[in-house]
Amino acid sequence: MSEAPEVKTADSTKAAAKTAKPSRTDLAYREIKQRIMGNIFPPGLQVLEQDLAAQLGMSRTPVREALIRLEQEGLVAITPRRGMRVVPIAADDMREIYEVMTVLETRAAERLAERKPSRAEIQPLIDATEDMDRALDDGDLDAWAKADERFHRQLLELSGNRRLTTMALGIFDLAHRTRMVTLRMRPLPRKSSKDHIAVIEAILAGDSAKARKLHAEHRLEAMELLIGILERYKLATT
Amino acid sequence: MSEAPEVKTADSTKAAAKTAKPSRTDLAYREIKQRIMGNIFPPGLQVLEQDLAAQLGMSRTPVREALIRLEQEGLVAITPRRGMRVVPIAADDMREIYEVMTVLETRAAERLAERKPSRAEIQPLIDATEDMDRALDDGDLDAWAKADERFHRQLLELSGNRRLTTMALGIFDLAHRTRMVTLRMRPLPRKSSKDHIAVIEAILAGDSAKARKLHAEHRLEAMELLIGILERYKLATT
DNA sequence: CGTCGAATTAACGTATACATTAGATTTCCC
DNA sequence: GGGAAATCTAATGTATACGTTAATTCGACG
Repeated sequence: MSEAPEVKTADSTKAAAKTAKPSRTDLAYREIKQRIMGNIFPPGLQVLEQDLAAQLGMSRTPVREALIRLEQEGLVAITPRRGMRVVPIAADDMREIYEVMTVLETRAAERLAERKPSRAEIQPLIDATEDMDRALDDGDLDAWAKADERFHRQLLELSGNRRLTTMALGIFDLAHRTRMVTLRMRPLPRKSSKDHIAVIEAILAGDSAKARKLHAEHRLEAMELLIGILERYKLATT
Repeated sequence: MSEAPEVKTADSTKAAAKTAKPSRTDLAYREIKQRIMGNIFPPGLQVLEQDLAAQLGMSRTPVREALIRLEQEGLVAITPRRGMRVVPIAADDMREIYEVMTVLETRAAERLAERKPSRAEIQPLIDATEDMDRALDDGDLDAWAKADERFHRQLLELSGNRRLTTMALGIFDLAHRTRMVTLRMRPLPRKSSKDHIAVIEAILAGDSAKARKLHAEHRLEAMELLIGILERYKLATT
């Protein structure tokens, strides 16, 4: 039930404009996305544009524009007469999503290894991994999830290919809810940090083939675990 | 100069709704995209929302909504006071784009091989490849480009992962203009169809590792050729 | 009692209106 | 004549208005 309290969205677009006053469209985008990812708007929920506008204290226009963005990211579907609908993700969809995520992230790891980065450069990866262990020791699953996410996001950002990073982060967000929901239905993720360490070592060694292989396996395992839970508990719509 | 006369866009979204009357937003989206891909709106061109609306015979509202979609696809940038701008793509950007395209398409080939499809199933790939040869014999480069595109699109669609297909097609569109522009600046693409045949054979044999390797190499070569041209002719903005 | 159809309602798609504000222009001063 | 400030213009961002049309309700009929 309980989910990580704060949700960081990938925020691929200019919605993350620095200090310039954000437009209402941006505000709507961020707010709605946060509600979806934080499960305040659970999968399957339908909300009318007008209600949304009223809730956000603005007119329908910026709400619509935000919804178009969210629709393209795959988080909502706009259905003619019943407003936006938070898209439920079935096991099959999730498999597709994980597959794309895996292929992109794996390429990021490979690419990073090819670059033979300095230890300092990949320190964020090390930190995140250590935080994962610490969180597990503390029995704080939410903190673990956050640290794990941080590792994967950092890996992407270090890849050096912006387009790849943006796309992968977008997909990553789609899997967020499902990861959170299944977090407490799975055995303790002891192995994850070991996997991360192995990937980090391969990267440091500049062994791109190994980094690729290890990361692909890591993601594949995560996927199978997650899909297994979805199917077992028939969490058809997440 | 001359470009393939008809431009098929990936049309990832519901813009391609069957027979239902398309909304003005959809019409605007398609029309603008087509103009960009057909180079009627060349890279760097800026057009005001109002002008666009006037040109398309509709109000600004649907135009804006279409532009939001196009912005997210990476085809245009919306700049505060000067309307939409057709994004020019520098060599570095193109490298990133090709890399993502490669990784996604390669996974598609691998995936298809894993499925060990029947010959009938992959007949479209064979047909497209044969058309490429025929076009080359006829000296019809535009026809060649079309057949080549067909091969790559078909490959994605046969992959069986919709999400992957959609994303890859979206990226594919970004590279369209550049491919067309460089089409006549490069040596005759004799090797392409041979590469395709090799990939097809690996797929038929169910040798996914080989299919992956071959396809990755094929795309990598194409990228290097294309990037080379971009840099040599300083086609900074395409 | 159930089914089909007309009237009603309401949500959207689109157009229009309007305030805001970035750029451009002009004017004024040195 | 040159530069800076004030003014003006115009394009956007957002709100509002409105016609269309799908869903729903109600009623007539079988």
